[in-house]
Amino acid sequence: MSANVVTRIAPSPTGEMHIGTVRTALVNYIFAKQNGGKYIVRVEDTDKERNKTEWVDAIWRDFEWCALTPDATYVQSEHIARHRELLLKLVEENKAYISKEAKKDDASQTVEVVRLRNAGGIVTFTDLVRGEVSIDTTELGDFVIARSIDDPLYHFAVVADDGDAGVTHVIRGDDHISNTPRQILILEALGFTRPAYAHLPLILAPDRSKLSKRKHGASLENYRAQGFLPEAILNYLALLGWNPGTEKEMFTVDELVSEFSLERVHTAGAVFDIEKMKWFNHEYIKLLSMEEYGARLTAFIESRGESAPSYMPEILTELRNRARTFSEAADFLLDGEFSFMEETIPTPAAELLLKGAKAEASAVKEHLQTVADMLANHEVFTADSVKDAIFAYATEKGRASVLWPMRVALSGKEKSPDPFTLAQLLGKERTLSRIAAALGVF
RNA sequence: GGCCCUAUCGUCUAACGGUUAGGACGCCGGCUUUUCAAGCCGUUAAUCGGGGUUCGAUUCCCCGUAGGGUCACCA
Repeated sequence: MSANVVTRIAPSPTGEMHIGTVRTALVNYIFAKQNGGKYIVRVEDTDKERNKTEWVDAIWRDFEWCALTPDATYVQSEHIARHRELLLKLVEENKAYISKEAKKDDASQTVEVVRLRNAGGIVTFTDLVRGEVSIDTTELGDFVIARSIDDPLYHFAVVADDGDAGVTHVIRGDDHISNTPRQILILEALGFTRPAYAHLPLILAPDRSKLSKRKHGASLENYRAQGFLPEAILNYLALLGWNPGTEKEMFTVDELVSEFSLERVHTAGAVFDIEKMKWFNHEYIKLLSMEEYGARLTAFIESRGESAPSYMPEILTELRNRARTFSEAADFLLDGEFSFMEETIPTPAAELLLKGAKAEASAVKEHLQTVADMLANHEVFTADSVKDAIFAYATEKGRASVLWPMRVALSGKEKSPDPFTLAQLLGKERTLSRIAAALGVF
């Protein structure tokens, strides 16, 4: 493959970034890197009505967040003079013409739109993922390419900018496949070299319709807010419509650069499954060091305008095991799942202490007393050492009848980590005082 | 509706025309420190239908069916 490959992703700044845009960007990025080429981010802001500068900023921020760093960036509206020049050239060459007609949404006004002369006929192009595609352009007629000589429409701007930027590979979503012939028509009129095309299968909602930001919350921002790691998102996205042909599923972007191939990309759409993305996220979270995990979780919680409880560092391992996303972790923390870490807890009711113990109150009381006695002489409070101290006794008396009340006494809760972990987390003093308090309810 | 595209477990997917149709997520079940989670182990589960071609079709062809995309003075 030639070394002058140029790819691009061209989002429009009309709202949060669609997850499908991220996938397309990823593939463009990978393809450029594979060929030692250049990957461009171009903001398509020709629709003055819908664009907002805040969304332009969001585009830069989003790509930075997921480390899809462009080799070049620009904003399409900066090219307006060039677009005008090219439009004029087409008109001069009689390949396009200015047409005075009634405004489409307001028949009382007339406008001068620019239409491309289209002879019609079949346009055939080779798609890197689906092979040869032929589409009849006859019924397109002389389609509009600009609202006015100063106001180009999407199709024209795309072709002009791709041509000027030397884009060699147009990799985009399947929904553009029927746009391709008309862009080829414009491109030929302009005399640009035709790029290679690759149309990626769409990402679908569970009902197999096009995944939508509004209906399905399918924006990158939304997944970030749910506490997904960019590595996990990218890895999951790469596997939608592509697989390596092996059973490998975990891929860094660098690994994708060496293993991804457009030839293995599917033609059928793929349903987006957030459960599987959560699984990926958990895998990536488990790869983080505890320091890194703690730092990122703290940042996440603060980004929500809340603050992490002081005991968070002590329960990081538990949190990391339990929560697949930062959002889940934050919920555990903030909803009191780990409230047993507070300095004091309400003494659990006798009913709860007995609930899972499958034993009489008198027996439970005796077991708690014995555990307290054993632990009173125990110095090293790690989960393992506490287990060693108690386990033989628990096994002898019935684990449920010893371990359940112990766990409830320490946590005050029906659900919690196991009693040995609790003892370690709480330390000797609090462990003993909580057992003593529980003993008091009988 | 026209044009285009697609069709393997619920989902993502594997399978030179010959496999007990494989894996992953989820579900369900079991195990562990008889709670919850995590972890480990295991089970369930699929070639849309009908015709061809072939000794043999998930795989090739045709027709249905179903789904999707697109038909802007949006991008």
